[in-house]
Amino acid sequence: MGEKSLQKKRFILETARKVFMEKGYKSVTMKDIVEACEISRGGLYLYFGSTAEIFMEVLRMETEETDDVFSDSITEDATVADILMLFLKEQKRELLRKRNNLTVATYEYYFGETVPKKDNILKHRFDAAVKIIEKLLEAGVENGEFYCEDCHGMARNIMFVLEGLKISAHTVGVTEDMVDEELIFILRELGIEDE
Amino acid sequence: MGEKSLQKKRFILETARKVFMEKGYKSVTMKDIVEACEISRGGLYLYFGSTAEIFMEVLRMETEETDDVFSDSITEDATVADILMLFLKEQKRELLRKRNNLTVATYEYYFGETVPKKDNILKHRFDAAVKIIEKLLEAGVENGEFYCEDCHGMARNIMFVLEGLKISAHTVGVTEDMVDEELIFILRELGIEDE
Amino acid sequence: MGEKSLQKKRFILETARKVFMEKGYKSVTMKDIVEACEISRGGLYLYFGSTAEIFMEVLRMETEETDDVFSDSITEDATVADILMLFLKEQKRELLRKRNNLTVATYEYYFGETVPKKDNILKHRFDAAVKIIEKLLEAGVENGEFYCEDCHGMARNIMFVLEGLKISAHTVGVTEDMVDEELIFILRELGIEDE
Amino acid sequence: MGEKSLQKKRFILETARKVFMEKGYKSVTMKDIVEACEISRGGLYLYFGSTAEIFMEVLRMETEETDDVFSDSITEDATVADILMLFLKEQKRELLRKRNNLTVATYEYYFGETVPKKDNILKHRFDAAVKIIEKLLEAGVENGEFYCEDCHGMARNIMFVLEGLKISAHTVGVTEDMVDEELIFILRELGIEDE
DNA sequence: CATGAATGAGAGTTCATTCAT
DNA sequence: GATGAATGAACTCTCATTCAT
Repeated sequence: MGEKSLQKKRFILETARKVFMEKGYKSVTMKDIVEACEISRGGLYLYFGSTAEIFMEVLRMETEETDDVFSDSITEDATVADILMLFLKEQKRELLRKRNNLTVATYEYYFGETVPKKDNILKHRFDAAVKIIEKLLEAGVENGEFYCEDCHGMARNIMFVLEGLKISAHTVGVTEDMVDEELIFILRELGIEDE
Repeated sequence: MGEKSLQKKRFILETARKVFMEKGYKSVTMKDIVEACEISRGGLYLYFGSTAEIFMEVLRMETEETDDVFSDSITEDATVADILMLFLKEQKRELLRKRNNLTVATYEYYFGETVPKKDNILKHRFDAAVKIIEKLLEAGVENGEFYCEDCHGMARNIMFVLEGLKISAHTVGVTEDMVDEELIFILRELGIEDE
Repeated sequence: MGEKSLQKKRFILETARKVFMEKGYKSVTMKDIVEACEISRGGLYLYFGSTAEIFMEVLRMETEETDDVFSDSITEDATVADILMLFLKEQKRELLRKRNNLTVATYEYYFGETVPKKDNILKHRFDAAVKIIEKLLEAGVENGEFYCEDCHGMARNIMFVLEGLKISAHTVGVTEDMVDEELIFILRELGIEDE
Repeated sequence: MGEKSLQKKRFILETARKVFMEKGYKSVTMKDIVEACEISRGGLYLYFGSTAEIFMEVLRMETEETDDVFSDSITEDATVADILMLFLKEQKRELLRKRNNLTVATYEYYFGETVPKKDNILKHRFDAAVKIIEKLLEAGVENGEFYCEDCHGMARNIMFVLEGLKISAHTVGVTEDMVDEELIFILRELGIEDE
């Protein structure tokens, strides 16, 4: 595949991403993507064979970018608590953004496909996040910023709460206040009183 | 609609329930339900106009039954910690049951429909569960079984963790060990050491 | 068929008539009539086997009633011109009444069915009307109220114009002014200047 | 849509036209047209979304062609009476042609749809015809071929009579004799004795 | 007589996928 | 590579008609 083809592939993925954000995963048809991309029906099939294939690639793209953002915030010069707060605020922002959000599509995708554990990007993301938070907590405990008996347990707990908030945001609905209360609860357990 | 019709309606709902457990919500067609029920195409439309309508009713049925189970366990003669453990074990059992489980269908349904808050059965369930756990925690604190500063916050935290585990079970996958670790973490925060 | 059945039959016909006025002939289903009558599906089939059958009967009823109205106006004590004017005014009223009008249904019915000439109620009505007008014109000519060389031709001409206006009312639309102009044209040919 | 598509579109319209002539408008389904065209179900939807859309286009085609015929006969070298006779004979031919005739379909279409006056092709046709006849009559009066006091009224009268004959042809039925009698009556009013 | 549940045929419509150009 | 016309399968939904009660 030439340079030009690669460019087109990327264009399709970026356009499809918007479609998935708009309509979730299951409702999106090849036709939707063809129309959004303004290419021919046959043209799309030259690059991708199904919406599943497209979505998988979109998710891969997404993950690469997100990872970058993650490391960015960590390499910054700040106290451990600051970094944790930054991370939680970013999560909150994501949570409350109803549109422009691949959450629903991602869930719908994983509901349907039985993805082998190895290739499960979501799993990788989750585990990576737990690890980072754990490191953060340990660092915080070390320099006396936090109190935390079982940092690994706490890190996982935080991630599951965030996961719970994320899904709730798209089912029962969550307000900013609800998210704040939850985050404050977590921080208090770490011995941090929110500003 | 006579007695006989009511029976048939219930039969359809029960059959549809199995279909939703098998295939989720979005992929289920009226045809699927017709075939599962072994009735005629038009016959189904006599009772329900769409899969959305059917699913809503299935969920209502489900909720009524669940509520009963809930109250049953509470009226039993047991220590507060016992009841809490019972509840968490039930949740764990549900979590790990991949099949025979309406979770995925329910999520898929709520992703698509914008249900008014008042009619949001999921919301009712969640809020009810939080309230019950809160009461339980307060009772436990009162008689010295638990330690817990902010019972309301803790109750909500527990529910979000469970919600997070539930969705994770259908995306990244959770093992029994993972659930156990999480529950133990929670109990330890309440000052209970698991057996 | 007992007295009670006859009453029910008449009730169905009267209700069906309203339905036909509302929706024309072709779009009306047995279901529509069943629902309008608020009787059972099977019940309707005890009396009528199809919408065609029902419509035919409705038309028969209609014709009997109309005939009565016709003779009424003629037995009245009035000048010939008065009677003609009365007839034309009645026709105009009918023409402009968009709702409460079986015209469309009747046309639709006759378009589809190939009714044997003998049973063609519409044909009977038309011929009867021509004859009456002809008689009227002859009477008018006799006593010097009109001028008219070929009364039979004129009578037919009037009826075709009315027929043309009637169909136009439901296709291109006619205003009251248009009808008036047309009627005045006819009357002028008869040597009558409208008031 | 390329040249080839245009050709296919025309092919569909011409085929559909035959179907409409055969079965009227209301009874024609997309399936009927698909089968007549011997194309696939989805193929038809590529070009038209409903029978209404197809019929409208058929009517447009029809109108363009008819207009041409009209002007042709007028630009010919003939006396005014000749042209009028030609027009009436053409109308008569149309009237008596039971098959190969869009009349019924057109009426059925206009019964159902509420076409805005501006777009009402039938209205345009009618008004155009009235105007042409009027001009013809005026020309005939000018050179002494006819007698006619109110040319506009007479033109409209002629058109309504033709309209009346047309609808009657499909309801009560008209024979050639009946049409002839009617036309002779009209001509006699213009002071023309038919051959 | 009357009911209304049940059936199944049939119309509408949308898409994934192919293929000649 | 790219196009977009074409196909056919699959789904939704509505009714005429029957039949056990």
